[in-house]
Amino acid sequence: MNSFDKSVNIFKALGDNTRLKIVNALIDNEANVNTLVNKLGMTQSAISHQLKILKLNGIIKSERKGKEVYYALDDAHIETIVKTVIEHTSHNKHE
Amino acid sequence: MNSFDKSVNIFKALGDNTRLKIVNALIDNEANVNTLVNKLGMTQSAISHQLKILKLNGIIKSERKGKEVYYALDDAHIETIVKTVIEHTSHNKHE
DNA sequence: TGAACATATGAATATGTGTTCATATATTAG
DNA sequence: CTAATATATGAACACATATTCATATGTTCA
Repeated sequence: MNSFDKSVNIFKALGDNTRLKIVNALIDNEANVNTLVNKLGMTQSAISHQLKILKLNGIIKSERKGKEVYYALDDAHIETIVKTVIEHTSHNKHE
Repeated sequence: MNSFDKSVNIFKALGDNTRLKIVNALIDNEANVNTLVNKLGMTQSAISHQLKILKLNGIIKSERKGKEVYYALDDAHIETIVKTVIEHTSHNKHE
């Protein structure tokens, strides 16, 4: 997969309410699945499915610690990207 | 709409092959619809529909010049965002 | 005004996708 | 090994969405 197609997939992965919330939550700290379930108030299944998509696209990584699996951003670049966009939308004239 | 929701929409808007190609083409120069149609090799209708989505999300702006309508990036921030992601995917270990 | 050109748009369709439900897998404690 | 806990996953369904087709709107020029 070339760089352009990977970029489309990254944007696509971040372009979902649930997934961007997950990524946003992981900017501050790593977290296990149950923590994310409680923080987002969604079912465990829904969160797991979305975590998988984020991981497949190289946005997050996972590490098992005993019974729990902890997720974290895969790369500091992701934080830059997300923060750039959120900053962009913060002081914006548009709508 | 709050900053977070706007961010989701920006990612969603950029997370499509056709739309990211359009945005990519507009990084270098503004362009009218027909130029984009030829450059992307898609129907005029398809391009127009996607241009509308990009515009609604504040990613591009338009200006009519005679019979033609020229599109350009709405904001330099967009270029930064897209370039950051493309750069991220360029030198990446993932997959 | 009418023809030609450029762009926009609504409806329809096909495909993609997020969530739920049920269940499987993995790990630890007893 | 068994029960309990944590997470993953496949199937199904409902909903979103990208493209096509037909047609409308807008602009210029004769």
